[in-house]
Parts: sequence; structure tokens; C-alpha cells
Amino acid sequence: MNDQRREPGQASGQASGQMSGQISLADIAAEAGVSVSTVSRIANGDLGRASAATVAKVQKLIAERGYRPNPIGRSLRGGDSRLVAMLAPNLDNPAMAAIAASTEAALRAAGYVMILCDTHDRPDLQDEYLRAMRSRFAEGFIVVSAVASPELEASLDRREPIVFVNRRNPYGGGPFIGIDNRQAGADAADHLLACGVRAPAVIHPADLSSTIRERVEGFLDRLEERRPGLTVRRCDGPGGNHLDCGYAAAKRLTADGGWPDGILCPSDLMAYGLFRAAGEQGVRIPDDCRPVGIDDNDLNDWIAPWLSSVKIPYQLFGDAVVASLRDLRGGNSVGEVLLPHRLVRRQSDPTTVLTGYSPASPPRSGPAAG
Amino acid sequence: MNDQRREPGQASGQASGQMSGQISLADIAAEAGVSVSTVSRIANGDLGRASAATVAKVQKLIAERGYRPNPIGRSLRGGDSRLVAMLAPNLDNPAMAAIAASTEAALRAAGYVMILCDTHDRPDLQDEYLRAMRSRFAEGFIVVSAVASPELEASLDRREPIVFVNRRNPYGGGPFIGIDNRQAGADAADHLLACGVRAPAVIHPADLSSTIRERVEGFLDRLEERRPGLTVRRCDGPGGNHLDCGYAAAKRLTADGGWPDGILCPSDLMAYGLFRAAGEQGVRIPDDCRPVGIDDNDLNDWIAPWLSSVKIPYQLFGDAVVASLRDLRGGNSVGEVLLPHRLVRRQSDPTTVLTGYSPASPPRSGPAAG
DNA sequence: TTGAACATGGCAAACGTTTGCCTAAACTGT
DNA sequence: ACAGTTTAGGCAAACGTTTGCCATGTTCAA
Repeated sequence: MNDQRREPGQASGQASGQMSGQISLADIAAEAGVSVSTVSRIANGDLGRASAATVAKVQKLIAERGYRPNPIGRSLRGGDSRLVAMLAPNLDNPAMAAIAASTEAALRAAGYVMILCDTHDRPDLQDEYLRAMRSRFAEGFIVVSAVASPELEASLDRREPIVFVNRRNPYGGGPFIGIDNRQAGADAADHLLACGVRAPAVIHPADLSSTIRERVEGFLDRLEERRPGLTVRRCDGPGGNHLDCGYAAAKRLTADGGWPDGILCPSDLMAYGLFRAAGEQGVRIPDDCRPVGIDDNDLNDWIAPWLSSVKIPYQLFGDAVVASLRDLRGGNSVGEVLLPHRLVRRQSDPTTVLTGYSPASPPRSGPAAG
Repeated sequence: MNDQRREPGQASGQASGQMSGQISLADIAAEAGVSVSTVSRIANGDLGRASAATVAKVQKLIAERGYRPNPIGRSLRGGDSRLVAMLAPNLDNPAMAAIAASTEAALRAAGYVMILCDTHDRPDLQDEYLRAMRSRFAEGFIVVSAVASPELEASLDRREPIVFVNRRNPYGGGPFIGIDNRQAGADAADHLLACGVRAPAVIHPADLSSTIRERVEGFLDRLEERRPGLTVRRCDGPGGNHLDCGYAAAKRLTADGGWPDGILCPSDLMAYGLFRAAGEQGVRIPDDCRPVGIDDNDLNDWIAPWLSSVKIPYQLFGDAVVASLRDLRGGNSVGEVLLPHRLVRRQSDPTTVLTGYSPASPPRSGPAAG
């Protein structure tokens, strides 16, 4: 009997690289006087391979010592790493944060750990993280607002499980979680028309992602459908940050021709940018110019009562992503999942910016008047 | 000579658990006709242990095949994992997102990968992640707004490298990155007094974290110092979400005694909650009640021109965190790092909510009038 | 000539798992 | 009693890496 049991970890002086104190299969096995295999099997629920007495003894030790299988060893062995990587552009964007939070919760419920990487919308960083996560045996990738990049293409070639969120696969195909962006644009158009807007406009980033393009097209098409021949002013701003972009685009748009009486901002952040530009020029929002956003950030209910916006149900994204990922890994080819959106009307009384609130409603659910 | 080289990965049909296609040391070794050890040493820059010819051959292969050492193998071996875990409560909070983004960038620059975990401010989830990350050989932990929990205490006992951000170690000691919260509270008090506020108040969560307590105390102490005997109304709201908390606390505060003419909201989110409560009651912000927040979320410059706030330089947190972590792992005992804050004045002209902007300034830097 | 020193590089253990296969012993049926 | 089956559990390989130690072969000085 091997009695010289290894001290598990034993803190080796300095705080060492590998966190000390982890109990391993070998520790349990030595103490129980059985082999690692036996402990491994019991720990994994294969109870039929050992006597009742052994099972009981090992289970007791596992519980007492608080043994938990080491995911690194497991990964290395080639099994599951229970690790999923999410690549998102700028965490600063509240919409991204909402997606990340929702997905994190769904993955955790499914027994996965999510590792969140901020790609800053840069193809090179997206590649860097794709590589880094692959070599950490990530079992799947969730790419929010993907950009085209060599490594992404390579990953697709290798049939790695990748779910695209918010923006379609730039190389086409693959599972996608999002909303019907054309319809959202159309809904925004309907809203502006219903509010009596006569001369609508639209601003958007100069480099159109599939998402934004669909929203703008849906908006324009619906306007053309309902008001044939109506000219809709349109202006773009620099790429990158949607706040800056909205600000710049609004200034460019209004530099010649003044302010429209209604405008589509294909993301809430662009609407925030426009709001600031309006403020600087003494233009009252929404009295003088009625914006409609897309996203409907949670903060709108609290501090942007002037903004009607198409609510994207980001809190539902998590479950959809996890389901897609599971299907994908199960070999099923999954297509798009389009989740339901709805326009949230605020600014019901144009005479003051503060009346969008509905005092009777509870704070978070915020139906926000009609 | 072992000529039957293993096909690296070879896609085994389905998208398999371990991402296929990774080149291993063994692949390079086989192709170069040398042993794994030799390749490992060369890959790690130990050039003196092989002939110039071998070194050249192996380096060429490494470059050609795009070999990158597998972090899992490395971790398992006991070396460095280059993995750092950040535990943050609710990613939804823009302040947390800012901290996460900044830290992520700093860690990446230092060659680390950050894994971001959303603890939802729950001790049990904090523990869960602490365990999960430890067994993934995280080399360090960054705990934002830590809460007391058994596993945290155990980690501290084991001298694991933990940096506390935003909220101090609930068990005392340890490196801390934050601001001088008492001073921030005092600055807020000075601001309100300078604005001519006569009857200031303060709202805060019922369960006071060290951070919030210091801010409130700094505020109250400064008021007492400059206006001895002045009674400052004070009210708390339910814990959890600061938006809801600010909303509820504002309603409770004003239910008896009406609205104060100035109020400290010890976080921006609480100010947002108060803003909504004010809106519902027809109270004009900041005309009737002047709030001052702490955080100064980036969005304030865009959509909350009514809110003056103490700016916490979250973009500087990343570097400070990484430096602390490095010191900690180097064996140095590091103390607190208090980064400079400053009050950002908005709402300069109380007659309209939209004049806080300074048209001359570039959008992002936003000095926002004085 | 004979060590010693050096150059070059391989062997094997170790990290923690999982799992196919093997070996005993015990039990079953005839 | 004996073949066959079941029960209980160990062996060892494999995943990818790092590194202490050993084994050659060469060079060099005394």
C-alpha cells in the first residue's frame, strides 16, 4: 500500500503559478486505496463498475475532500472543456453588455463557462482571440457582430461550431441569432408616419453592416410603399463608435437643409449622438425632431424618455444562442433564429420631455405609456 | 526514423470536441526528425541547446506550420496559463463594462487573456466562479465589487493573487484599485453648496458597501464641516439594482417632506432612478432638484446633460490592476491605488436641460461646460 | 593518451483526466 | 467439476507541454 501520500499542493511558499490546494483523482485514489481509474469512474457516475462498498467509500471521500474534476486535465484528454468563447466588439455598448449578460446566464445554466473577449471590432483581434480560444479547446464560438477575417474563414472551413449574433456571417451561411431587421426598419417607418412626420430622414454609419443595411432598407422601402415618391434625406457618419457617428451624421445631415421632423437612428447609440447634436443647436427633441431608435436599451426607460425605439429582446438571445450551439455540436445544421421585436413608444406628449413615463407601472417592466 | 507521421487532427468527420487542426510539438518534431524536447526548447527561445542547422530547420517549420504552443498543455504542466479571471457583478452596469473593457485591454497588452465572469452580485456565484477559475489555473483574480463568501476567504488564506476593484476586500487587506471615495463625497458636497443648495439630501442602498458608505460619509462630514448643524435628509432603497434602488429611495425620501433642492446619488445609476421618479412626479431636474452622481458614465455626456457627476477614471483602472497583479505575483505586497477623480459639472444653465453641452468641444472628451 | 569540457540532443517523468482492455476472482448452470 | 459469465478493479495510453538528467560525439589541453 502506497502510504506516502502526496501533499496536495502545499502552498510552496510564494503564491505559485498553479493554484495550490486542488484535490486530484490521485489524492482520492491514494486515500481510498484504489486506483485512479476507479475513482474517475465513480466520480463520473459509472457506479456499476465497483462494489457498493468501494463506491460508498470513494463517494464519501470525494464529498469530504471536495474533489472537483480538473477541467484542464479533462480538456487535454480530449473530452469536453465546457468552455465557450464569446467574441464581442466593444463591451462599452450597452447592447453588447446585454447580450453578454444574457448569454452568460444561459450558458452557465447549461453547465458551460463563458469566456468573453473584446475584439474592439478589429479583424486582427478577432483572429487573435479565435486562435487563442481554439487552442484553449473552446467547444464553441459566439461571434457578436462578426467582421470578415482570415481566421474566421478558416474556422468556418474547419466546421467549427460558430454562432453569429446580431450580424450575419460575413461569409454567408451559419446559424444566426437576431431580429428581422427589415421589419424593424419598417416598424420604425410606420411609427414616424403615425406620429405625423412629413419629412423623415435617416442617418447611418458609412460602412454598412448587414444589420444596419437591412434596417435602413426596411425603413426606406416601407416609406416608399406608403408614401410613393417621398424623398427621404439620408446621411452617413464615420464608422466606429455609434455615438460619435450619430453625432457627426446628424450635424452633416442638418448642415444643409436643416432638421427633419423625424429620423431613423438604426441604433440607440446613434440616437444619443443625434440628441447631443440637437442639444448643441437648440433643437428640441422630440418636439422639433422625433427620433426613433433600434435596440431599446434598458436605460431608455430611465433617462431617455424622448426616445421611442424598437426593442430587441436581448434577454432572450442567451437561450437561443445556447440552443443553436447545442444543435450545431449535435450535428444538426441550424439556420436563423429571428426573435420578436416590438416598438416601444415614449414621448407620448410632445410638450415636455418628461412625460413619457407611466407612473402606474413598475419601474423595470416599463411599458412607458402609449 | 519514425515516418508514419500523425495527421494533425484531420477533422474526424463531425466538428469534434477538441478543435481539430492544431499543430503540436510532436507534429513539428516528427517532420523535423528531432525530438519533442528539442522543438520545445527552440520554440521557447532556448537556442543554445541545438546546432544552428537544427535551430534553423525547426524555426522554419514552426513558422511554416504556424505552430503555437497549446496553453492547456502548458497549464497542465504547471507553468503559466496566461489566464486571469475577472469577477464582476452585473455586466449591465456601464461602470462595470468600462472597468472590464479597460482591464481587458491592459491584460491583453501584457500578454494575458481575461476571462470575464458575471457574478450577479451573488456570493454563491462568486464562489462558483472562484472555484471554476482556480481549477482552470487562472494565474490571478480581479474581483470587482467583491462580496464576502467562503471561497473568497479560502482563496485569501491560500494567498492567491487577488486584486480588489471598486470595493475593498470584505475581509480586509489586499490590493485595492479605486478612488478616494470620502473625498469624492466631499467634492459632491462642495459642488452642491457652490450651486446654492440649502437643503441637501442623500439616497443610498439599504445595505451599504464600503464604497458607498465612504462616499456618503465624506458627503455628510463635509456638509457638517461647512454648515454645522444642517440637517441632511437621508433615505435608503432596496439593495440590488441601483436603478430600482434610486427610484425607490427617491420616492420614499420625497413621500414625506417633498423634494430637496440638491441630492447626492452615490452612483450614476441611482441618479437615473431618481430622474425617473422626478419625471413621474413632474419635478424638474435639475431646476427643482439638483442631483450629483458618482461614476460619471460616458453616456452622461450624451444623454444626461442634467447630471453633474464625479468622474471615476475607469479607463485608467486596467493598467493599475495589471500592475498590482504583477507586483502581487512577484511577491511584493501592494496596497491601495487611489486614482484621481474630478467632478464634471453639467447643467450650467438651470433653465433648460439641454444647455449642459459645450458646442465647441469635441464629442468624446466632453468638458461639458462649467 | 587521457581525461575534461563542451556541444547536441534524446529519454522520461510529470501535470489530471478518461477509457479500452486486461486480469483475476466469484458465481452460474449443467 | 468445468466452462461460461459476471463482478470488481487495475494497467496503461493518450492529450501537449516542460525540464532534469543522461548519452553520445567532438574538441581541447596537459
